[in-house]
Amino acid sequence: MTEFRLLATDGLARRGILTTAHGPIQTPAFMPVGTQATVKGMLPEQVAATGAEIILGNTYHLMLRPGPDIVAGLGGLHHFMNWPGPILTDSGGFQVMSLAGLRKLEESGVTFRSHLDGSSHHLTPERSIAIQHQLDADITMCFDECTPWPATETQAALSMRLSMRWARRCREAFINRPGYGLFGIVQGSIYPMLREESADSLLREGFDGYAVGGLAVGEGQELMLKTLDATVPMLPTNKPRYLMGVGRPSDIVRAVARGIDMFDCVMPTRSGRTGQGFTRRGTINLRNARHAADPRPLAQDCHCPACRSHSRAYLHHLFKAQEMLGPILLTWHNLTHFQDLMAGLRAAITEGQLATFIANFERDEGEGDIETAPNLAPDIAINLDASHV
RNA sequence: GCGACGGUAGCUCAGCGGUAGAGCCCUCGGUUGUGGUCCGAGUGGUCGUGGGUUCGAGACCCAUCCGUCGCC
Repeated sequence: MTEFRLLATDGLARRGILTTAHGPIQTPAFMPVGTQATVKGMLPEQVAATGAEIILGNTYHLMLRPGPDIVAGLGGLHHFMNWPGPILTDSGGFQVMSLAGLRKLEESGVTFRSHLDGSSHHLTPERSIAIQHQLDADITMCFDECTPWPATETQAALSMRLSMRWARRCREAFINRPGYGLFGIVQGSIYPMLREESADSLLREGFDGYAVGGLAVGEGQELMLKTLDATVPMLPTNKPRYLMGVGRPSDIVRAVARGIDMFDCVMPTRSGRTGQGFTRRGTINLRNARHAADPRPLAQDCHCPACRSHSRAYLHHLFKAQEMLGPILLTWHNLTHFQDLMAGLRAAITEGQLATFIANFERDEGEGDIETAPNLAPDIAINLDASHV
């Protein structure tokens, strides 16, 4: 059992605390993705310094390498990777979709052909839960099928009902311990009737939290938000709600306004590795030639090391030269940016100012990046140059 | 000096009689429970130079320049 306490609400948005065996999580929360027992390019203490309180691991990837026995033998995922805080593990359900070409789906479970060595691995609801126990996940996710997009209503219903049968098996296989929770996952694609049926089905079993899965898979933000509008009200108010795999800052802000408490997404980390930086005014591609001589920091008001100590020109150079410090610095910045956004959302909900916060957020994003250094006085420009030589 | 091989996009090269191509680079776009990926679009060439043969030459012939290697 994990414990969830609501501290404040503002409209449908909620401010809460989720307490786990390895510590509390302030919600709404963004969880950086650390698939292979690492948030790529970041030391655990650096991840924590960005404000993250919980990270993700992945059952499928850790099952293949290094294997659950090795992780368990080294004291679980927390000890293995030296992340003392809470960890949520994805069950492998996303890989049922993303690795569709490498697996066979049956009622009992899914047989994967390893992308590493071609070996065969049968993942069932029971085995996924057992592995997540071995990993010592604070939050275990039900093994499901992330329904691909697009899906007809018939396909979505078959997929969702399979996930619901699996959810029951996960519930039975999960060993209840204080501070450890099991989350169910609502499926049903974009069809409100199926989402309702799925939520009902999960509520009968009873979970420590409820995830909304199968979104942000190509349907677009408008359909995703419509689906949330139809789904979130069917979930209990006294348990956390987790929108899986989402998203961009604007997705997160709008989902928080609809009552979502938890998010995870590869966006800040993957984008950080490929040169896309997030700012209040939208994204900036640091590989673009226009940054080659720009002395300004990526974001003027950001407190991360990339913005405090380095110019856009330097970050641009690192990416063009394929130096590893580029992805490290930009991942650091992006994670900081996402965590700052979450802190802002939490404060706004507490103060009952979410509408104002969102209005400001959308105004800033609408302005876009400023193309050239804005009317710097010569002496200020020189100072900026000097600080980056 | 002689001989062989080579000179086609910024780079590495394919094309050897019929509308000049690929990969990389470069300029951009995409990436939503992560295979450090991957996908997509675009810029870019008087085919070393000068003649010739041919309806048509990057390709065949002659000359010439440059490069690499080998031999005197």
